[in-house]
Amino acid sequence: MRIVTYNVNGIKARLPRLLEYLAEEQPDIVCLQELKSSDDTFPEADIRAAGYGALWHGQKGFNGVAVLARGTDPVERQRGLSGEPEDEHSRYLEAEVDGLVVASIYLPNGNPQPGPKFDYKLRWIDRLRERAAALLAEERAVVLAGDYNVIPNDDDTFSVRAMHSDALMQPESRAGYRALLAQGWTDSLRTRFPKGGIWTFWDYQAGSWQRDAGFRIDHLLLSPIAADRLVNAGVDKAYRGREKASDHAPTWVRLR
DNA sequence: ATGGCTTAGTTCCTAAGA
Repeated sequence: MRIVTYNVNGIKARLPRLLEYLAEEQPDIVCLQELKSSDDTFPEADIRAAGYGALWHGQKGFNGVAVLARGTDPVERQRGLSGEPEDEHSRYLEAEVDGLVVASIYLPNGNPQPGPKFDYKLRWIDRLRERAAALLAEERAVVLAGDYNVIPNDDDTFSVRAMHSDALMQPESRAGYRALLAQGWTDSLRTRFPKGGIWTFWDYQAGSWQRDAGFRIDHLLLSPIAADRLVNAGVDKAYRGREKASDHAPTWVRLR
């Protein structure tokens, strides 16, 4: 089965691309981020017509995550992370599909840093790590899929120099991500491409796509039981080059 | 040192993204 994470950068603007992707690739599970849509404007009918059941956690204007499942309805397990009751950002949605636990994650960007947005990002990573530990304790097949807004290593970006002051690759951001992995999660793209040089995002600005100036921030983390089933992982890069594309490309893992 | 693009909402500008 193939599980995809795809930051669509606006589900309304991206609906034609998304439906195209579902029809052409027929992924089994798709975790979406940056819906930029409130709950009542999520295009449920179009997605159902494409053959997918859906759960979504929307928010007007920005954020918003969803889980799609081909031929079945994902069963909700949790929306949002505990630990900060006043936090109203829609950034976490966890579901069960065919015995697999999947979470769609949209980790805060954190720019500019230093500042309150960066502090929020670091606190959010800590809260995610708490939830991730509880999931590992269940000893099940789990996939944490999403836009982590963390460039894990220097070889995960086209330019360390261009990005050095960005929240995406600050030592604190990387330490939070590393601590998550250290719980026992497998970074599936890193396993498949240990030398780096694989991008999942290309900025709209400064001809980044044309120059292949990207970085890797969309990740699929596997619990040990899921990692035992890992067959392959990759990026559907061609979708970044289509008309009216998202600035992220669909990123996927195939499990037995 | 800055802006570049794109999307959405409070639209003919501003905020947010990364």
